[in-house]
Amino acid sequence: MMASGKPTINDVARIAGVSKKTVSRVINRSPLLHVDTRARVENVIAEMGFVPNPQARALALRRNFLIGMIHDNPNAQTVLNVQQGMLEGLRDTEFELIVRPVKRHSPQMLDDVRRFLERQRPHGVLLMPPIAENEALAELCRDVGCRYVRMGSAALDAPDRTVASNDGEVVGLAVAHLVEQGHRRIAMIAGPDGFLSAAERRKGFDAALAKARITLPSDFVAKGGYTFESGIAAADLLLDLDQPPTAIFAANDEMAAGALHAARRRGMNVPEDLSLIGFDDTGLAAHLWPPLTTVRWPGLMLARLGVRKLIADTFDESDPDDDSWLYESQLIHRDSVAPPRAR
Amino acid sequence: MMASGKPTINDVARIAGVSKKTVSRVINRSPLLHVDTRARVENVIAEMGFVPNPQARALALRRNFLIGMIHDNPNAQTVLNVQQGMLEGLRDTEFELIVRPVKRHSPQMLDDVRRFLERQRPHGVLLMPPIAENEALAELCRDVGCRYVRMGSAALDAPDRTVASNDGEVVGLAVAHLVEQGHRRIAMIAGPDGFLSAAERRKGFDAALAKARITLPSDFVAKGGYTFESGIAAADLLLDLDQPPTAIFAANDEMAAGALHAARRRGMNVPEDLSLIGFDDTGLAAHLWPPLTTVRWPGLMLARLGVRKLIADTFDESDPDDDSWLYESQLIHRDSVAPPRAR
DNA sequence: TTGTAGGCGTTATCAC
DNA sequence: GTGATAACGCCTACAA
Repeated sequence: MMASGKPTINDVARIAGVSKKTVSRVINRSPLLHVDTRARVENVIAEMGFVPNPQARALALRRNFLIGMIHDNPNAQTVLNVQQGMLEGLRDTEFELIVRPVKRHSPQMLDDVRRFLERQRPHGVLLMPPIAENEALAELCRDVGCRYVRMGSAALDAPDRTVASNDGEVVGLAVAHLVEQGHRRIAMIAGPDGFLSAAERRKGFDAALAKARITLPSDFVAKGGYTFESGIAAADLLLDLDQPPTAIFAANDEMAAGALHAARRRGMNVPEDLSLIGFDDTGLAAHLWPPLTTVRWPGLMLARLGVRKLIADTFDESDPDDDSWLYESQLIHRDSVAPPRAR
Repeated sequence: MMASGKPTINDVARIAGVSKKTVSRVINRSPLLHVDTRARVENVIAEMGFVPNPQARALALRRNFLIGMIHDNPNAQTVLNVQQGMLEGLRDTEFELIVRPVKRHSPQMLDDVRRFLERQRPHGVLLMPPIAENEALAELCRDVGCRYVRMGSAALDAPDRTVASNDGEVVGLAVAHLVEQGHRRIAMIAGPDGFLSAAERRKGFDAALAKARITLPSDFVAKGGYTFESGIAAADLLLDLDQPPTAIFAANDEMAAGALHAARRRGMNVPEDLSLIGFDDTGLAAHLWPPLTTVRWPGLMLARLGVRKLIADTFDESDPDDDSWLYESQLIHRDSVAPPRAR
């Protein structure tokens, strides 16, 4: 009767003179349908402005039209960047974004996520780094039958469940840039243990030094925790060395900002007294003084690709990008790198 | 039979030896229920690990267990801050957070939101500034029968639909701080027209100067667009004056960062040559050099309070904070303010 | 205080 | 190809 409220599938069926099921078939693009019937029903749908009720579909299908974002990333800019990419990928679809932060170290983390997945039954979830590296979490998703895609700094899973960047290679480019500028004493502020991104960036760093035939004492790599404060501490360590570095590569921008802070605090100028390269390019980098040369992590593009994979089965034609999973990070040149001061 | 899958309300009813409706009453905390019955049913629920299916409830109640965040705020840090506050307010409830960015200037913005609200039927939405100031949007929410709370820099609506900060007053404190340090030539980089936050901060600035009996030429207020770049431009304008200011208050941190950038570019040191105060304290401020003295906007607290208001009716006891709607911004002292250089 | 019948709007089953 | 009929799991009448 639709006297009040939106038209339902029943209204459409009645007016089009067909059964509910036929309307349902039109909505769901069933292939076995007479073209005329389809056209007629589609007309009625358009005329009435009928929109299927997501709640009813969710109940019947036992699956919601929601895409979840599961993350434990401490960097706000990174998180929002990914979120924006997801929203772009979801634009003009029937899907909505639902955000679910988790506590990486909580013993109930897996239980929390399981409850979330079983209750909300999202259509799929995107796992952000670093929690994406958690095998148990991926297994849980498979277990409850929830689609997932993992984001990482290298492939973590099957291609249709992976989107990744090539961190190692690009760090190589960054180091090569420093070498070209004449730096030999190049230090690194590494990320924390147990993070794939940290390991990949470290590997790229080591490989690049080896390629440039540079051998440095082991204390030229200081470990940080991906935080501003840990960047200060690590940089202090490095700059206190008898033979301090002339350039520092930090495994993320927060730590690079910390290094900048540490340098200024002891009266050093960047890039005159110390060159600096960060990683992420999450907004902070461009707003520091001097603007930070850094590697741009393609989180937005990765996220967009990731959600497209998650909802690929709802499209008629498969996306040409379906089997690709890699986006290149790239070196962004700003003003924190210069040749080392002649001594 | 629940052989597979989770137990349903039917299973609980059968095992507890009551009707579905009685179980439903227990779930929904109906007051007219025998204590014994309730206890018995609650035991069975606990034993079976029964959790009501949100999709079914959504269909029956015509309302989802989702809290929406509607925003068009350009500042990533601010957005994430609010998001975190919302998640804290939602923690351990049955509600989930759903994110909905909108395009402020798009002519279809209202249609987009209407479609979103009518389709997803969220339990309620939090409107972030600046879109929260849009009267048509609030009216739309009322129209489709969706709860909402507006965040602002001053009260925008009825108390149960408002959470706000006292920007004006705190800006007064910030200016007073500069005056105490001996500054007389105090400029402002104001926010863009049409933003309540910009207007409030500007009012606070003017009032504070008046109170200190300081009269300044009108070009001591430069208008910015809340962006880093606009901060640079505005600061350049101010610093090019014949009698440039010795201190600048910027209506947000992004513009303050831009001002810092502009100052450094012309070889000025902060705070020695120029004192600087920002507004927001969204992470950027503490990581700049020098760490920025700024006003902390209590977005996280406001958001937390906001969602509690949205879901207040699902609790037994009303929150004691129910009728409060104000959180105080506060001045955070860091290192970007010093007495003016003697001339 | 509790139970029965029916509905929320969609999809699945299985005939025709 | 198409259409009755029964789920999906919960809630709101209304009755008892």
